[in-house]
Amino acid sequence: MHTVKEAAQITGLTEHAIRFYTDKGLVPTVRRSEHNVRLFDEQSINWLFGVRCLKQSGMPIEAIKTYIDLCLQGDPTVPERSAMMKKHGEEARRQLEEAKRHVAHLEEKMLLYEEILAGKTPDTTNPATWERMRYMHGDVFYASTVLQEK
Amino acid sequence: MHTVKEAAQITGLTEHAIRFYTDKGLVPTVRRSEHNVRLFDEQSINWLFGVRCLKQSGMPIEAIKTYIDLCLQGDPTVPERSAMMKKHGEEARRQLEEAKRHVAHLEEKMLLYEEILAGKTPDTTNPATWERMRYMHGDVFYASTVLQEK
DNA sequence: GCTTGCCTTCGTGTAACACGAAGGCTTTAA
DNA sequence: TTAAAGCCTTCGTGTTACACGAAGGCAAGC
Repeated sequence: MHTVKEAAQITGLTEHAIRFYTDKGLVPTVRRSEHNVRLFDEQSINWLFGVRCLKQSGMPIEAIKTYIDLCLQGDPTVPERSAMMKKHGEEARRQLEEAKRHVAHLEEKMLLYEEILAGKTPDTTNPATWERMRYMHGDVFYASTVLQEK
Repeated sequence: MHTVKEAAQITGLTEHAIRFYTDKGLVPTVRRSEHNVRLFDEQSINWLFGVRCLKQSGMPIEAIKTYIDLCLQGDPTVPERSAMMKKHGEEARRQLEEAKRHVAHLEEKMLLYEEILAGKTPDTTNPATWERMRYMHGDVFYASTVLQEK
């Protein structure tokens, strides 16, 4: 049995957030001690992980609440729950693809900066490089004397 | 030259967001027509893409503003800018890893639901499966008669 | 008996917009 | 020529998912 503090350490959520979630009914298995202290067993911890996953992958709290309420109703709601997870899974995959693109973009930018710091002048004779710099990393060279005009 | 509406279509941002960004100075190359209409050239569109990338990968607007102001100051700020992108790149990679885990988690959940809908009972004699269900997908089977006790 | 840790409610603040209203200027089409 | 469409502004309110602090209370350990 874990307290809020421990649950926070385990899940990486804040105590505030955990109280917030339990109060909203997102952790149906949480219990209280005789002195009103929230007690999380392993199952509750796992609900927390589930909520964290859904939330961090972009599902609004209200939708998470809806999903959890469906879970509590048992088998008859399986089709609906399945549909929800399928839909949200697609959304999460879209976000993952975006995230990959963002990381790639940032990595290119970092490489350019590293080269400049290393004293290298980017190879502007390579049209591909030139295009990339001009169109994707104009910020790196904005107001720059490293890359002379033309 | 593009209007706000066109810029919105090109970048996938809303007109509201674009006005918000330009007003905050996040698109330094944007100009106004003689009648005060925002005009975006290709470079401005690319600033927008850059801002979008930074924002969507979790950088707060204020930090983006700081970065852009450094860009405007030219070469002397290259080390600082480089450091910022390096740090934020790491953050973005962390988020990417998390996103991967979330997608994997959701995919497992979806598979379980699909199997239930297909009439399959999960193989609880396999301890690994059992553990996964019990500890990672308790929600799927909460209040379920599909998976009998024990 | 004091500190520590948990609880509660209250109230305010935050980010990054969303949305609508009101009012004003232009350009274009009927 | 007048009406509609598209851009602009400022104003004001609403939203989400908490963060943070304060005040007050109960319970356990030293």
